[in-house]
Amino acid sequence: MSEQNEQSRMKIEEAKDKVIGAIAETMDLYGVTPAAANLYATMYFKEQMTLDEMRTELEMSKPSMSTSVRKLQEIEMVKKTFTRGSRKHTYIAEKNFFRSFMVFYCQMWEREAKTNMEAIEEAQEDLIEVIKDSSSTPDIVTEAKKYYDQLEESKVYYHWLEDLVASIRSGKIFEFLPKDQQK
Amino acid sequence: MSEQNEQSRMKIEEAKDKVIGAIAETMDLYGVTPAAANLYATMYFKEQMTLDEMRTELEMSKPSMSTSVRKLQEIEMVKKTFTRGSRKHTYIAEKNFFRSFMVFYCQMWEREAKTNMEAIEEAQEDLIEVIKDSSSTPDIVTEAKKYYDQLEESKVYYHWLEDLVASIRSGKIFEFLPKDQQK
DNA sequence: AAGTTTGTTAAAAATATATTTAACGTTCAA
DNA sequence: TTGAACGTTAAATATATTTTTAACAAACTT
Repeated sequence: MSEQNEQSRMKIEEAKDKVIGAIAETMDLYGVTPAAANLYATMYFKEQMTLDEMRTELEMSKPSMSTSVRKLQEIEMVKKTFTRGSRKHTYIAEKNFFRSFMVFYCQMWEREAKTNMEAIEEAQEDLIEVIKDSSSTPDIVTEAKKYYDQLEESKVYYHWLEDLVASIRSGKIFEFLPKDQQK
Repeated sequence: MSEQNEQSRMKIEEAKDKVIGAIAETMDLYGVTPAAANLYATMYFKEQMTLDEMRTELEMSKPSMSTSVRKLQEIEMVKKTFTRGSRKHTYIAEKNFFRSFMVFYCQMWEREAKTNMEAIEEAQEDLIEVIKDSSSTPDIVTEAKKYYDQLEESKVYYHWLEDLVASIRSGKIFEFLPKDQQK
C-alpha cells in the first residue's frame, strides 16, 4: 500500500518534470540561462522557495541560484516575499503567464523602439545636412533622400510597436483578443 | 569641391552606420549571432549582395557569411534572388519590418505553444491516472488535482498565444492596431 | 563581542558558441 | 578534361558565457 503511494508520488513528479522540461526549454530560447530557466520552471510548481531549497532541488551552487533569481526578478518572473520568522529570503514565481508575457515583451519592444528611433533621428539629421548642402552633387542628394525616406518609412513600424506595447500594458488588447475564447 | 563631396559621402556612411549599429544591437538580443545581425543591418541599406560583397563589406570570412545568410534565410529576413549573368548567388534583405516581426514571433510563439501544450497534455494524463487510482491517499489525490488545475488554467494562455499568432498571420490585428496611426 | 547564518562578489574553471582556416565538392568555362 | 570560381562542410581556434569555488560582508544569536 505504501508502495502504491510511492508510485503515485513518482507519477506526479514525472508529470511535473515533463512540464518543467518544456518550460525550461522555451525559456532557454528567450535568452535566459539554463540555470534560471530550470529554476523558474521548478518554482512554477512551488508555493515559495528559499535559496537553499533551490540549491538542494536543482543540485547547483548557491551563487548560481542567487544570480539566477536576480535575473528572474529583473524580468519580473519571480518576486521576493516576506516570511516572518525566517532570516532566509523567500521567493515566489509569477504563475500568470499573461503577466510574464507582458513584462518580458513590453520591456523588449519598448527598448527596441527607443534605441532604433533614436538612431534613426540622428541619422536623419545627418542626411538632411547632406541634402541641404549646396555643394553636394545631385546623385549624392538623391542617395541621401533615398535613405531618408527608407528610415521615415520604418518609423511606422516602431510606432506600431509602441502602440502594441501600450495596448498590452493597458489590457485593451484583450478586448480584441479575449483571454478565454471558447475552443 | 570633390573634397566637399567626400565629406557628404562620409556623412551618409555615418548616418547609415548609426542605424546599422542600432539594428544589429537589437537583433543580438533576439538570439541572432553578431555576424548575422551586422550582416542583416548592412543589407538593409543595399539593393542586393553576394557572399563576396558581404565578406568585403564586413571584413569577415566567407563561411561566416555563408552560415549567417542561411540563418537569416531561416527566419525569412533574407531571400535569395536570381541574377542573370552572374554565377554568384545574390541575396536581398527583407525591408518590411512588419513581415519580419510576423515571421519571427509567430514561428517562436507557435513552437512554444505546441511544445508546452504537448507536455501539458501528457502530464495531465499522468495526473488523471493518479487521481483515478483507488490506492492513492486523499492528500496525494488533492495534490494531483491541484497541479491538474494549474496546468488546465495555463492552457488559456497558450490558446491566447495561438489566437495572437493567427491574428497576426491573417493581418486582422491591423484592424485593431492600424499600422499608420497619425501621431 | 565571538561565532553563525545568509547572501553576494570576485576569480577561476568549465562549457558553449562563434568565427576562421583549410579541405572538399560542384559547376561552369575554356 | 583541366582549371578556376563559388559555396559549403569539418576541424581548429578564438571568444564569450555560464557555473563553481573561494573569499567576503552584513546581520543576527547567544
